Amino acid sequence: MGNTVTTKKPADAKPSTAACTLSMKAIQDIMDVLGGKWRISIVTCLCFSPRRFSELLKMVDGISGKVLSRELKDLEMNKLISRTVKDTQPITVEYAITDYGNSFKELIQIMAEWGVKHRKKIIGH
Amino acid sequence: MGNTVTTKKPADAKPSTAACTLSMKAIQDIMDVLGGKWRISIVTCLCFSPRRFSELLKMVDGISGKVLSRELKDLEMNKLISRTVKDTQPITVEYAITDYGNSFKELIQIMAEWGVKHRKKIIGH
DNA sequence: CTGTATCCACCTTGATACTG
DNA sequence: CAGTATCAAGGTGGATACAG
Repeated sequence: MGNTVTTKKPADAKPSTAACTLSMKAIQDIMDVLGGKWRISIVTCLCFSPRRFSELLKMVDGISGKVLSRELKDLEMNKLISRTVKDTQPITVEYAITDYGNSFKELIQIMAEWGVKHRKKIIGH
Repeated sequence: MGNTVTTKKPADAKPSTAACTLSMKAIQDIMDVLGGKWRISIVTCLCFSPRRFSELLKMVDGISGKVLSRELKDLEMNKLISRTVKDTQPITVEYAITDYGNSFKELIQIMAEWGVKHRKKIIGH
C-alpha cells in the first residue's frame, strides 16, 4: 500500500497522494451506504439469516422502531436487502440480504474477526 | 458464516443467533472507534503517510477545523494515531498511524478494493 | 500553524400515540 | 405485526473569531 503510483504531479511533498485520495473516496462510497449508527449492524444480522421487523428490533440493540423502519427502507433502496410481505394473519414481513448485499459478507466477516481479536484492546480504551 | 454453532439454546427459530450477536458486537466495537462521519477517512489517509493538521484539513474533504481537531484527539486517545509536535518556526504537528492503528490497514485495504470494484453500482444508486 | 471558544442552525432521535 | 405521524430534546456541525 503506498508505493505503486505512476503519476508524477509537480511536487506533492508526499508520494502516493493520488492512491490515498482514491482509497478515501472508495471508502466514503461504502460508508455512504453502510455508514451511520445502525446500518452495518442490520446488514450483519441479516447476513446470518433473514429476519422479521420485530426480530430485528430485538436483535439490534438500542434501535427504535422509527429508526429501524427508516434504515431498512434506505438499505432496500440501495439494493442491499429485500423486503417480502407474507400474508399470514396478521401479516409478517421478512427482510433478507440480497446477492449484492451478500458481497459485503466477506468484508463483515473480516471486520468481525478483527473485532474479536482486538476486543480487549478496544474495550480497555 | 452461519453454521458452525455448537451451542443449543432451547428454540431460537433461527440457528446461529449467538454467532450473529457476537459478530454484531464485534463490529460495534470497531465502529465505536472508527465510526462516525470522518474517522475512517482520517485513518485511511494516515495509513499512507504521516500528515500535518493543515494537510489533513485539505485532504479530508469537507471537514472543518473544529471537527478535525476533535476527531484527531479521539483517535489519539484510542491509540490509533500519534501526535508529534515539531519545534519548527512556527511549530508544526505531525499525525501518524501507530502500530496498532496500522493493524486496520489490512481492513481498510480490503474496503478500498471493494469500494473500487463496486463503485458503479453504488454511485448509480 | 495549530488549535480552542462561542454562537447558532440543523439533523437525528426517543417517546408516544395511532393506522391498517 | 409492521409500520407512520408528531413533537420535544439533545447532539453535531459550520462559521467565525481568537489564542499560543
